[in-house]
Amino acid sequence: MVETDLAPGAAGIACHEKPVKITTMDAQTIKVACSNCNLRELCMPLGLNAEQLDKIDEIVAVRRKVKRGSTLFHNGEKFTSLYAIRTGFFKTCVGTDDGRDQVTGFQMAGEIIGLDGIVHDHHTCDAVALEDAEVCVMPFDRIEELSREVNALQHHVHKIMSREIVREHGVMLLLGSMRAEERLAAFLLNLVQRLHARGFSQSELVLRMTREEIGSYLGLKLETVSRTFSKFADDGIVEVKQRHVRILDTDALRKIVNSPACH
Amino acid sequence: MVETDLAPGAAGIACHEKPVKITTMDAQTIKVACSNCNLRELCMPLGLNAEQLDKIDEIVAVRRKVKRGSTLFHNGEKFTSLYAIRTGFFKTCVGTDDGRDQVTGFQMAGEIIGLDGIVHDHHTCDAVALEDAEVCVMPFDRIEELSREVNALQHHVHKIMSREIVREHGVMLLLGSMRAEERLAAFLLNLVQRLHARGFSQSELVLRMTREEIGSYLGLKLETVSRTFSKFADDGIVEVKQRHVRILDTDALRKIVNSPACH
DNA sequence: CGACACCTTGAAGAGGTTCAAGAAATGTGG
DNA sequence: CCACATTTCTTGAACCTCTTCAAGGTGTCG
Repeated sequence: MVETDLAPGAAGIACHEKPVKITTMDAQTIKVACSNCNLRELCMPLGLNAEQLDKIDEIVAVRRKVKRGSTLFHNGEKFTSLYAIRTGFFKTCVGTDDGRDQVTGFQMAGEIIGLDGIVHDHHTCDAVALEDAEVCVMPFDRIEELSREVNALQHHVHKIMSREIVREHGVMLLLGSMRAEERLAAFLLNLVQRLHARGFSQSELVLRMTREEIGSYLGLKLETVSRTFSKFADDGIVEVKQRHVRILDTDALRKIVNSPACH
Repeated sequence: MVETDLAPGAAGIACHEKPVKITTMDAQTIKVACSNCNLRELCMPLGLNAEQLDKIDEIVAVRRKVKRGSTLFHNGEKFTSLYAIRTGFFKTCVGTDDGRDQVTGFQMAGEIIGLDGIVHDHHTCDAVALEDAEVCVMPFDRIEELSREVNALQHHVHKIMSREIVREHGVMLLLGSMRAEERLAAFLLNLVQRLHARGFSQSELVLRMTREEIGSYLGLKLETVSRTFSKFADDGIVEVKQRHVRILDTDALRKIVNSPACH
């Protein structure tokens, strides 16, 4: 609902396997090679020949580890690269002058972050790791260079950006017209759906973010998020134990999202 | 605040002058040529040489007129082209199964619509003309083809998409964390700012949309929009006569947007 | 000029927020 | 490994903003 399905070969661009340790480099950044990454199907265009794959291999400059709680990039920082998430979980958020901030998305393995930086050559949001993470660093000038040669890559980049635009349309719909229960139901359905596409359970998940972060994303206060979780639990729709959530009745969640605003 | 400044040469791609009438074609679609369009500075990459300009000239297949109230494209329709608005005013909106819909943006001359269609090769929203309009039709495969040859065009396309992503971040912030007065103030400031960049007044504007459409965009009911306009008028911040709005105190509007949630 | 769409305003009501307190989990340092 | 500090989560009660429902006014177009 909120975010589109993860079509195969759709989420990212390139993710690299076979790490090659280079002792003289910063321990945070490790040079890598890529073409047999286990996330490849998640994040590369399909149907490439060997030569094209080799070229795309060259996109990823390095991998970088990001500790839980620290930022991959932050508002105002010079834009140089897009990042493909290999492992871990991120949030992105924008802030106002007066201290408010708004979580604009949660990103997981195989997804791409950093697109916001292209327009002004500087990032306009923060990307914060919600758990220890590792990303593939893809210098954007390399991406542009290569996508002039490999048509499939060019189109893939366009699709990634378009997908993000469509995802945000969904969030606007959620924020603009749904009530608390609908928002949380849509949020949960979206999360399990994306996790399921990565081989995790359809019904069980561990939230990587706090109630406050969920609230920020959904335009609600953390107390409302907590209360809504409790209501879902009372209704037998989910089991909630802190950040562990088990969905008992997926259809009930779907009905909540699609209910024609009954009141 | 909500939408970024209109950097010169940033909004669109190509807009064509010198219409060439072709009598055998649909009256709605007119073949055109382009390079001296008066909107060029708004919507083309800068610093191109003559040869490159000629190439970009070839992007625009036709112009198309869209009558007030009719759609340029609609949800589910096959995606083929991006559209540069030459004249007129559009809204884009997404809908749910259960009949709700959400205005995701208002677009004016020099801006590009249709980016949502790239991911799934079909549009996922409606684009409706709020007044008689004319757009330049730019087949997307031509854009991809040419942007492989003209680096500036390639980067320009990326910037347009990134700009849209950043704009939507702003809307999410608005919907997720602002109260009614803040939302309307931000909306008005954004509109005049964009109109001003097109040579219109900084303080006077004619709303092309209804209260209900404003409300949908801002996540408010039309009554709330109306009441908030009245409150601004009472406070001497604006003069409102139906769709004619005169801003008397821009700073007051700015303060409302940036007020640290005082209550 | 009448029909229709759009806008304004009032009053009552609901959903979500705010404030507050306490419980549960997590992390830290001894 | 345990005790303590800190963060996170839950729940209650009062309050407030925005919505809902309703009526009447204004503008526009055939």
